Amino acid sequence: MSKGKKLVEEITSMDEDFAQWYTDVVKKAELIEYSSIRGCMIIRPYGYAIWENIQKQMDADFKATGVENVYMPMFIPESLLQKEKDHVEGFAPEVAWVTHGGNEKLQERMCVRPTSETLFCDFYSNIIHSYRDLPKLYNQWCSVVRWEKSTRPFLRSMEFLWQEGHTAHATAEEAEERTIQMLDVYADFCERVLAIPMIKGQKSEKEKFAGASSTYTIEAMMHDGKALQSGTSHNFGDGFAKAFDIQYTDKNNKLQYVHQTSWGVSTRLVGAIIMVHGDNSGLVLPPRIAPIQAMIIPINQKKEGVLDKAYELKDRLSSFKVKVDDTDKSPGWKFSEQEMRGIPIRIEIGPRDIENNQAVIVRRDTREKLLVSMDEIETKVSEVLDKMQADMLERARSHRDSHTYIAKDMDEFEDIIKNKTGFIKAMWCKDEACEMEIKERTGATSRCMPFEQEQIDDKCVCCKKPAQDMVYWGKAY
RNA sequence: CGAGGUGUGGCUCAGUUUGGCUAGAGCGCUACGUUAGGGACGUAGAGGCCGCAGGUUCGAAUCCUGUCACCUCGACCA
Repeated sequence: MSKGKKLVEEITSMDEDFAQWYTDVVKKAELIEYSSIRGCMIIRPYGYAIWENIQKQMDADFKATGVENVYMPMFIPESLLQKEKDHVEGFAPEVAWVTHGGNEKLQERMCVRPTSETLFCDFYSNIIHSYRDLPKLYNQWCSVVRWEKSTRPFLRSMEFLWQEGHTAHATAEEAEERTIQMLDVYADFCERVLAIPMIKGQKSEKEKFAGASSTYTIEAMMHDGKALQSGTSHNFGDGFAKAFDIQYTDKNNKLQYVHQTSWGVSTRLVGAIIMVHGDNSGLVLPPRIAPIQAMIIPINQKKEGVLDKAYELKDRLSSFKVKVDDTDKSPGWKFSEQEMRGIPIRIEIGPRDIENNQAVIVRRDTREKLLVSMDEIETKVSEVLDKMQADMLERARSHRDSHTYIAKDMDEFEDIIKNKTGFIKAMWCKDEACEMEIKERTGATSRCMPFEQEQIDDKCVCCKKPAQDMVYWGKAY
């Protein structure tokens, strides 16, 4: 009986302390280890495998839209960073500077890239001459550095892994189309693969990216009701092109500026997976992203033939990512371990099963047990994984929807913030003063103006002047 | 970066208020044996310059100063 208790002691309950629960899961599932470098984490094999799966599948999505991968330098000379005014102002406070090469002081200091717009622009200004050179659809997978004040594994670290796509187009229309297209790629990926429903929308002027003419975002709700900006796509218009002089000759032999976009997602997505799907026993991974989809756990494995059966089963399931836990831990230990690491299903196989030509399949998310005949185990595993993937998305969606509220005035708004957790839908006049006031009074920020607008009211929730957009508000990570 | 909190074997902590024997416990780890359908048990063992650097003192895990890391809440961001 003390066994169940022990499990509870391992991970802090998420209802008791969500932040501590998150830290426990991240450590106990062996996703990361803290490093001796301030604000930087060591991504362990299991955590990195999740990122690799994201990379592999998302990279294919990018390439399907014509994107090619490149690699840019990790240093940016100060003069280059300075070229676009808003951009420097946004990033200067959080860049790391390299001032020396060996013992020699550098003529010009260089920062470690916090993002690579300036490098891509410099590059594009050299290689784009004609309308025939357009569009350029480049992406890079790399790490960037931002001198963050406070850090959390996957959610905010000083160095993080991401991808940044940078495109250049002949027209404003094309650039806008690409900006939205990539946002769709992200949202679709997150729903299909990560089982996380996203709200697509536009950021307010205040929240948009430094140097962008417009920023679009995908926002997800975590289990504690807080919002996580999970990916962004920016339309730069021709602002960077003018700052970096990226011009081409069009069909009429006229010089034109290009229109650019950039878009990125990061290892923060791993944090989203943890905080959307995890439970008090640990991580729960959607089957399509799990490095191990099924763990076969032999029962009484010392008994003649049991391990052989387990290995045999593994071979039969070779079309899935399957492992056998043949360590000499007790079965109970292995169950807990499999749950902690969020492995979607486990398959128990013991003497009793072997005798009856069956195995026990247990789903991680619902803990539902299924007695399955060996004759149909491949199809059953496949079915359970598909069902689990679909159910996880639906569960996340209904959690989000049931934690989304409507406010028509500030009393309602403040009441919701005080008594509930989640998103608030409210109308906005688009005046930054109201945005600031709401933040001041409630701590909630504008998450986005969703593409799917609803006419909740015709007056701004804050100032009562005519409303322009419905906005999702919430407390954010 | 502002306010608060915590740093003692791998983990969770006791000991710090009131300085004083060889720094403890549980879990984990290693070996052997017995076990096995929800974190098994026995026996034997290994493992700690008490976050780090200074200082006070005959004597510091304990007092003082500084510093670093982590956690919570703000400000900032993917």
